[in-house]
Amino acid sequence: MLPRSLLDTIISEKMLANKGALKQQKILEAAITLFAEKGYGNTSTSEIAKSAGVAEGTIFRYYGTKEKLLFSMITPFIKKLIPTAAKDLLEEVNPQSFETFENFLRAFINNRMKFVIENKEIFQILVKEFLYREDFRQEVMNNIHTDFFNSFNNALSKFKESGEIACIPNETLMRIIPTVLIGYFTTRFIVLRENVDINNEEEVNILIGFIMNGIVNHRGQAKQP
Amino acid sequence: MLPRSLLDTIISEKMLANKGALKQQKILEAAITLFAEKGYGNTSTSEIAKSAGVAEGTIFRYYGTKEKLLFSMITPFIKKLIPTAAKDLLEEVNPQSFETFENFLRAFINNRMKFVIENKEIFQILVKEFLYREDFRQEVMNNIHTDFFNSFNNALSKFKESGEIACIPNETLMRIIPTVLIGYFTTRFIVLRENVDINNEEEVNILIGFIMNGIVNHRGQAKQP
Amino acid sequence: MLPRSLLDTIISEKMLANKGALKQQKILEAAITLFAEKGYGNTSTSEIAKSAGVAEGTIFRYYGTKEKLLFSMITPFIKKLIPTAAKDLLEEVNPQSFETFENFLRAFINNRMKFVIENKEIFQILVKEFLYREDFRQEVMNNIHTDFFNSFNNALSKFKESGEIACIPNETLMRIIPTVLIGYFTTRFIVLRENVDINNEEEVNILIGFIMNGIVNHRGQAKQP
Amino acid sequence: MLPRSLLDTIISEKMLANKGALKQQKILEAAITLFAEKGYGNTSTSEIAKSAGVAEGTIFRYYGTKEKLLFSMITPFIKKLIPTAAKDLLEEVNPQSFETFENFLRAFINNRMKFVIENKEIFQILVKEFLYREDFRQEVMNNIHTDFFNSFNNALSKFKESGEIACIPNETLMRIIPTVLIGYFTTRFIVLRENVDINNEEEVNILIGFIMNGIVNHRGQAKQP
DNA sequence: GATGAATGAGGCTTCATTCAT
DNA sequence: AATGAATGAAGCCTCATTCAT
Repeated sequence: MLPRSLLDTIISEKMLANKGALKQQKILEAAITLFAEKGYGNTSTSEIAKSAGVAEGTIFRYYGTKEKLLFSMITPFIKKLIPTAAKDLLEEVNPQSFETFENFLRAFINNRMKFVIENKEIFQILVKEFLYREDFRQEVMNNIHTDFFNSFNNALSKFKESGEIACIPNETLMRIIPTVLIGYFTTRFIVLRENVDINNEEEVNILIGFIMNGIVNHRGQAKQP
Repeated sequence: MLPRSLLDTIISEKMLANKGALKQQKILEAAITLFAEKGYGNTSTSEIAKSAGVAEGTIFRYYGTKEKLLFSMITPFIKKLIPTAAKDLLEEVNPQSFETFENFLRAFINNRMKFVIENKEIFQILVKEFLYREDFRQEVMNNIHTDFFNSFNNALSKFKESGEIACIPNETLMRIIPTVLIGYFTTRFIVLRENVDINNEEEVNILIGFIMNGIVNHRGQAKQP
Repeated sequence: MLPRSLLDTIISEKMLANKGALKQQKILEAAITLFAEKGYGNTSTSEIAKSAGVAEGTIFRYYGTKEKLLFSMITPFIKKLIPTAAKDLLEEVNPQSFETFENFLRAFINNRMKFVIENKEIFQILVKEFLYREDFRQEVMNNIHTDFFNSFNNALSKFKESGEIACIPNETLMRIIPTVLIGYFTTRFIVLRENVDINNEEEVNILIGFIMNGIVNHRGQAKQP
Repeated sequence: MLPRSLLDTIISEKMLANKGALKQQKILEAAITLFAEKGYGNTSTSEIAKSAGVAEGTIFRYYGTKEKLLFSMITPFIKKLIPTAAKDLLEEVNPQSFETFENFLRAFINNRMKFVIENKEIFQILVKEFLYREDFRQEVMNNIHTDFFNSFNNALSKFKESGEIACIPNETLMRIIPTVLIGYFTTRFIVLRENVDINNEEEVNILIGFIMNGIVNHRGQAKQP
């Protein structure tokens, strides 16, 4: 089955009966595109309306406020991005089912990267606004401190015991690993604006190699001249 | 000599022996605080004026434009942050004078972190606007592609030959290391808004350890039960 | 067909079957009156809004810019004033169809004076801004250098050959005659602010007599005592 | 003796004692140049101050108001332009001393044109502001209705009796002749911005020829083919 | 007398939001 | 349900004028 964009989910959740909710979807699509391209603050509701092919008033009929329109795409995204991750950790990417942390990490990154690529525009919006909005940060934090945290924590402990991971406090790892991942995604998708195809395997391997081994040469000595 | 905040420099450069230009400093301070807190786009000039205790017109007397006010803090910051870094690489933190890349990296990070901590708010502003402004990205890029790039490049090559660093293409390293550093600074100072004192040694060591060795346990096997 | 003020035309062109765009007309009327009275630069958009009984924002909804509002009345006026004149020279006031230059001139003046009187206020605005705005001068020049110029030129040559007009270079005539006409219109409608009805026949005859014969007594000698 | 610009007069009248009044002159000169070039409304007092090499406050010390600065150049100009003309009519250009109206008119035009050329910039300012300012128009009117009017009136009557001038009501002549003259000066010096040297004789002759004889061929018939 | 820093009223413009249709 | 005309608060900026030095 084809990967279904979060967009469909956002819409369909709100309107099972789905009467004339086509406009609502058009608005959301237009808003996502414009917010991602120009930023929330630099996009006017009239632009959104024009781009969506609806009247400006219609936006407010459905979303009440420009800000609520923003939240209507960000909140589901955050919920899917993180707690789904927690779920995935237990279902799709269950660390128990991996023999090495590296494999687990690879599965996890691939899983999440797929989601981010599928919803690249919303990810852009989130990152841009994240720095400005305490409420976004709260939303993210609220969604983290649950199963996800514990799952990840457990995985770390397990692989530390197995000797694969160095004796670095979980707390530190939990800060460094996400930082690297988010920094990586942000650099690629937002700063460098790369056109991402799915042919990332190489890139992901480098990233994972770095997280696992750093940059030190663990194999031997200097090159022989 | 005591570390002097960039703020003093920005101001004092403009007004050697300038009698009453106290207001200019008040404006700059207020603007930095507000921009860092709420973002450039969400801060009005009337707010800045009120917060600085001056008339709104006074802002424009000194800075001409709200945008020039922004640049008056960002441009010196970028110039100090990066090309000084290039200079530092050759003078203060010359890689030739370090026996290991790790030591060089430690010196470099400590040097830059000090500067960022001293100008934490301007760093916040830069990061926030960076995602929105092509001109900022250009400004940063323009200040990078000189000695700094080559210096860093040479350092990497040297330590790869010495066998300390793994055979990862310089290009990749040049992307991953800054990403990790910037991600780290950003997470600490902006997302987590830590109240940083300079007593970071521990934190820096962990960060460097991670960059060098990743998270893998290179010493031995699993903990003995 | 009744003479229709340019105002109606400007408006109606923009809104055939336009339900409620009454406000647009109100704005235009208010702006014309105020610009004519106080000049473009001394009239604020808030004044216009108040005078038109609309919110200030409504002006910008329709005209985008204060300057576009000005052009929305001036440009059609210039186009109607001059190239229509060129057309009139060939159609309504075709010099070929007049036996004397005097008759042609009379027809021409009557035709143009009617138009100016009907749009007295816009004429005032144009004259006032003409001295300040290179773009207005260009606009006028651009509309002149076509058929009109040639038509007028041909008429002059023809009547010079017929012996009616003195051997004054066309170039000189083309400068003096418009100068006199514009000076005359300006003096009457702007400096003296006469309340002009259309009953000008006498005045026009004097003006034409002056242009044709100057002030010299060509008939005979001094009055006999 | 060289013709003395009105500027000197304006200044010297105000400060016979002339202490430090150099600045006042500098201000006036700068203001005249700038007002003529860009218009009163588009010239800021700070520009004037900079161009005059004085502090902005100094302008207000001497002239109290930007508007008073404007009047300080316009009022003397009007007084010199018109009532002096009345005086000149009786002294320098006394119509009694001319045998023909044409000669009188030539002397009058040359006399006034010299004055206007000498004070071209103030003339520009006057014309531009004239259309905007009821007070300017009043000032002009107030200075006309005295000796000047009567002098000119008498001259016209005299030459009408002598048979040189046609039987056109004085009132009409008094309107048409100034209109032509002002229109002519304005067109040359402001609209066309000609660089006027004193070699105008030809031009003045054409103008006078036109005023006297119009454009009709009074000598003979059509050109013989 | 002279300065120029400081002011604040007022100008143009944008845009989220409302509401009659 | 949908529209889009209308609003008016708020933003950035200019500039004549004041006043302490």
